[in-house]
Amino acid sequence: MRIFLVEDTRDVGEAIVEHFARIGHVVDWETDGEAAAVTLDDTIYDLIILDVMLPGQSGFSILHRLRATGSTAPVLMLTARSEVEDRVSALDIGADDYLVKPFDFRELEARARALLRRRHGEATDLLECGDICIDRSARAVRVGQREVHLTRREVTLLEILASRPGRVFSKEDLLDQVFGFDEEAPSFNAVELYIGRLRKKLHGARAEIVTVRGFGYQMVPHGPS
Amino acid sequence: MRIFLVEDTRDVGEAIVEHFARIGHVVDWETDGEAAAVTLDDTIYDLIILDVMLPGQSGFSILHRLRATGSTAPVLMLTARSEVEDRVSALDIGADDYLVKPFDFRELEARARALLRRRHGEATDLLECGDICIDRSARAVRVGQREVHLTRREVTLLEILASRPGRVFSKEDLLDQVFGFDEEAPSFNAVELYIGRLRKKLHGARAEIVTVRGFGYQMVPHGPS
DNA sequence: CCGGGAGGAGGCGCATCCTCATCGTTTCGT
DNA sequence: ACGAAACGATGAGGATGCGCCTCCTCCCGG
Repeated sequence: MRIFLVEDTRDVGEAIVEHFARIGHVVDWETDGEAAAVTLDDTIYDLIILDVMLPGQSGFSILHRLRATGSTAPVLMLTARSEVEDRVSALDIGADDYLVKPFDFRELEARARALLRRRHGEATDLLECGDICIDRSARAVRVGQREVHLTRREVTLLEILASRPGRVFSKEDLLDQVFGFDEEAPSFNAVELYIGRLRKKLHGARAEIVTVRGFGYQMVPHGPS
Repeated sequence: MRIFLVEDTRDVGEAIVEHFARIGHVVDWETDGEAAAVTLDDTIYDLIILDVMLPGQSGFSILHRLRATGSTAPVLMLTARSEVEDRVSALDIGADDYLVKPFDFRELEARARALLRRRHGEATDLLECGDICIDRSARAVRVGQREVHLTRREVTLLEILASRPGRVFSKEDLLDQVFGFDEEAPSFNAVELYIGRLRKKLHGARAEIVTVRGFGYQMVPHGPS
């Protein structure tokens, strides 16, 4: 992991660098606030450890600038002052944690671990078939770049078909999945109706709903032509 | 946001519940360690605040069990002991932060905010969508330069919607997040009502709440027009 | 005692759903 | 090869569920 340390006290800085190096991290160390801000403009780190009192620019100011540019990198502040107001404002500007000097090294290490561990990306659940793209969480469907408005049943049906392209679903399967079993299900004709609407709305896409006469329907993606 | 509090001291518990309720969060409060562990087995929270000293089961033990089941929910430990060893081991078991009693309420609130924020991958307390700007710590909302007065529930609802623009939230989702599960929740009608009020108050903003019939609501930012 | 927030009741209007009826198409039997 | 029957596509229109809005009540804090 890449760690960026901004700390003007020599002893403390050296100790931290050495400590993290020993457990396998890469630490870039900067002593000047101004220079640190510049480095942060174009380098991405997994963790930033920031002293508040600095020559050039305060830690608060660096943090502020960092967040203003949209960075979400975890930041751990080091502060000598222990007043509640300072600590609160550090957290509110966007620090993820802070530590009051003097601190125990084991504690710094533990907190750093907690922050590094916490990095996790968010999985998007997109379902794609040909150039049809279904965003399940937004209940939105796109064909290429074009947004297509689908109703609830339409999306549900498309979702089922697109989840297993090539697989043939009987009308009964589809009815069962779109409506519950218990419910008084509508006629097969309803399925045909929705298939029709979907075909119309998805016209021109690089995938289509193919009728398998006597069996049901299937999604078939294909190249442009 | 949904918060789970495990704390056996009556005064402290009541104070925390009330405090967070005032700023629009839902707090479920449990005094017994054993019971808390059971609740956590099948309920998901945005934040868990955990006292170390508890009847039934210690906070450490609850945390351990929680992490063993794969939960990544943010956990804030409350401890009377301030020895470094304890604090370090709390963090290593998987706590995200801790606070030593007695603590300042503003600090608890700030730390809780930081954890809740981080859970959603955001770095700042400012939440923006189109030209709507929500200051979570101040519970204030601006549209462009104009200050808009929103009630507690309104802010909470807007916060949820704006935190994931484009994502569709069902009325049930929204009810669950604004109120707890166990509480006697109001009807879906309430959600529609608040949506209506929000729309009125946010009129003219470069983002709007769109109805996705049959599914729920979503925030959609858009350019001026 | 008053003002504002919360939320229930119920009516209105429309998008969505589904049935019915009709028309086109494929697949057979002869 | 021809016609009939089964199957699927499509269009029209009625029913209704869903969402929105307008009162109105209750409750809490000042």
